[in-house]
Formats: sequence, structure tokens, C-alpha cells
Amino acid sequence: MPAEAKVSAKVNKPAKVEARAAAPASPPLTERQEARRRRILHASAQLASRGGFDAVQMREVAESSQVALGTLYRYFPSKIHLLVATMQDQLEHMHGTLRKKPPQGETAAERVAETLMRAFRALQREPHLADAMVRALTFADRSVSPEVDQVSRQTTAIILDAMGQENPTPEQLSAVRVIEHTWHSALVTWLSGRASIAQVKIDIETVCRLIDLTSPTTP
Amino acid sequence: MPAEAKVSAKVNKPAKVEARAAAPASPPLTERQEARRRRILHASAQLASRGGFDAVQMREVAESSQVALGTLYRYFPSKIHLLVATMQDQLEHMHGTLRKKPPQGETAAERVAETLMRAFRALQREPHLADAMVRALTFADRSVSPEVDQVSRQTTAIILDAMGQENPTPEQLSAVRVIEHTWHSALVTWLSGRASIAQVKIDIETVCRLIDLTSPTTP
DNA sequence: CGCTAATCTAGAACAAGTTTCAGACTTGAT
DNA sequence: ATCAAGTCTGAAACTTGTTCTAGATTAGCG
Repeated sequence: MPAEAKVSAKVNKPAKVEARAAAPASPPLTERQEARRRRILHASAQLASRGGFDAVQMREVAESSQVALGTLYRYFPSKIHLLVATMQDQLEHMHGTLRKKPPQGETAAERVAETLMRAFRALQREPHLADAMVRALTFADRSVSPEVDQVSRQTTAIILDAMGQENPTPEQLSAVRVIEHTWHSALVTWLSGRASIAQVKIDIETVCRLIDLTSPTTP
Repeated sequence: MPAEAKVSAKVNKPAKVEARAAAPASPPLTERQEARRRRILHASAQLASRGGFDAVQMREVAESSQVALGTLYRYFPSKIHLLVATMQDQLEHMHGTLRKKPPQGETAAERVAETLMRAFRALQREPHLADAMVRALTFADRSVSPEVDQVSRQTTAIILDAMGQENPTPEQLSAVRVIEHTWHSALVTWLSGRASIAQVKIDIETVCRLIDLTSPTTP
């Protein structure tokens, strides 16, 4: 069997079959391949941190990560794929960070709101990066669905963690879905300068009330 | 003063100052200019109805509407501006349609959910058009803020109409904001094939509960 | 060690959004 | 009717995402 071959055959066009779980999905990569992938994601995040979505130019990413343009496209079939993967990367990081200091709130709603606001503050520190990732996420078409879905699952996991709810009811899951919707959309409006930070905070707190509504006494 | 001049000087780069109300914002256009604008919007919607966002190619729009490419850009400074304007157009239409048959629901929440589902069904009839408009809306950057904001106001108006609430409380307005967030984000997930129609329905109904939560007895 | 299949590279080529420019055309004012 | 100022047109040019190609390189296998 060939060199860094069959392995990254999956890297290129992730076979539909294997687009499910988190990391264990794609087959193991060569060390060098893993390194390339890291360099690419790093370059992506770095460029994004500067000028946001537009600053992440494929040629620049390729150059920064010392990889040929064609190779970049083999790893990430489009700019959107690349940025969504960058978001996955950052999200994992954030989930780890959040886990360390569990939210203090009394109610589940408070804890979720607190967690999301913490995440929001993190994004505020790198607004350009946030811009690139969120724009990519909402602009993604069907061809990126598996990756976007993965981001969504990760977000859900973070919220459920904050709720401290082991076995959420279907109603609670609906509430979580709506919270995610609000979270994404609120970020978009903030990033495009149509809503203030305070406004985002209010929106998050408002939507989090749905948790109380669906948790204790189900009306 | 020159011909179709000073008039469309505003057409080009809508002076920041006049980006507020609905239609009365920009100064009156020449008849021919108004006609050009209509042709452009019509071509845009037509192309979008076919192949969605990607099918709306500026050169094609220009050709279809019998306008030079440069002129198209004078009227709409970017593809995003064009599609957002197309959405404004469609939204107005829809608001008119919705007004004719007010929702029947007992509670405000039911009426809002019913209205949004009606709008949703309308979008389902032209999924490609919906795709183009929604993608443009969420991808828009700061340079399109005024126009996007206009769309947002129009959406708010539709929801408040459905609520039948003349003087909404700040809390209710927050709920409406969250409903809009959910509405947009749910559309995005549906368009990208990550949520079913049924799922969107559930999300809408879920978020609409916030209205009941903020209307009668303020907890 | 040498083979073979696949990867990686460098660079050209293509596609669509956006910009630019010179010249023809309109329109309102004089 | 003429004029000045601004608009519209047609076409080329530029930018950036994406694709394609030929050849150099790499990795596992016999």
C-alpha cells in the first residue's frame, strides 16, 4: 500500500459514510499529515484573528502553513470547510476551558446563561476570529452539513453540561435547540454591528427562561 | 441640475443619513430609474428561484434586466445588497398577504406561531429563493447593516401584528427579538438540510411560548 | 533495496464578484 | 435650443476561490 495514501484519501473527500461521531470519525493520519493539518488550522485562525472572514485567503493560508494550494484543498475542500473546522477546533478548546469552572447559578437557566455569556466574552476578545467562524457557519451549504452538525452537537453538549441535566426531556432538548438558534443569530447581529453586547446579553437571558419553563412543572 | 443625476446619487451609495424608515427613505427616482430597479429586482428573484444563491450571478442579473454591469452596481453595491433588497421586496409582499387573513389562534403565542408557519410554507414553495435571501441576510457584513436592519424591522412588524399587541412591553420586545433569532436560525438549518420541516415547526412553537411567559402575569 | 500507488508541490488556468474607464446618452436649467 | 452635470453602456481588468496538470516525493510492501 502507498505512502500517506489511503489514509488521507479520507482527508480529501470525507466519505459520507464516516461523517458521524466527533474525532474517531476519520481514519488515523500520518504524523506529517497531522502536522500539516495543524499548521493549516493554526494559519487559518491566525489570519482570521487579524482581518476576519475576508482576511482568510486560501493562498495566504497555504503559504503561511507551508503547504501547496492543492494540498490545502485536499485537506479542506473549501474555505467554508476550513473555517468550520477552525471553529470545531476552537470550540473544543472552549469546552475544555468551560468545564474547568462550572457555572455558579442556582437554576439551570442561570447556569446556561452564565456559560454562554462566558463564551461570548471569549469571542469578544477575538472579534475578527469570531466573525470568520460565525460567517462561515451560517453561510455553509449542504456540502458542509456534517461538519456544521458536529459544531452544533458540540454546542449542545456545552449547554447540556451547563444545565447539569443528565437525561433531558424532549421538551428540554427543544429549549436547547432554540437557545442555540438564539445564540447563533445573536452573534450574527452583534458581529454585523446591529446589536450591542448588552442586547446580546438580554437576548440570551430571555431565551434561557425557556429552560425554567420546560424543566420543573411541565405546564 | 443634471438628468437622472442627483437623484440616483443616492441610489448608488445610500447616504448614511437617510437609512432609516421603510420606503420614504431614499429620494424619489426617475420613472426610468424606478423601472430599472424593478427589472433588476425581478431578474434577481427569478434567477434566485431557479438555482438559489449561486445562480444569482451579477453578469446574468445585468443581462436579464437589460442593464450594464456597472449600472447594476450603481443600484446595488454588491450581490449581498441586491439579495437583501430582494428580500425586502418579498417581505413587503408577504406582509401584505399575511395582513389579509389574520391568524385565528386564541393566544398571542398561537397566533405568532401560526403566522410564522404560514410564512414558512410560503418559503417552502420557493426554496431556492429562500436560500438566496437567507444566505445573503446572514452573510451580510456591516456595510449592509441599514438594509438588514430594515428587514429586521419588517419582520418585527409582522410578528407584532400577529400578536395584536399595540404597546408591547420591553419584555415582550425581548421575546420578539428571540423569536426572530430563532426564526432566522431555524430557516438556516432547514435550508442547509440539517433540520426537517417538522423540526422547524417545533422550534417555532417552542420559542413562541416565551410570549405567554412575558405577557399575562409577569413572573 | 526497489516498486508502486498515492501524496505533495508549483504554477497555470478558470469562474464569478467587483472595479475602472472612455464614450454615448439624459435631463433639467438657462 | 444649448449646455453642464451626471447617468448608462460596453468592455477590459483585477481579485480571490477553486480546479487542473505534470512532475517530484513519500510511505508501505515484497
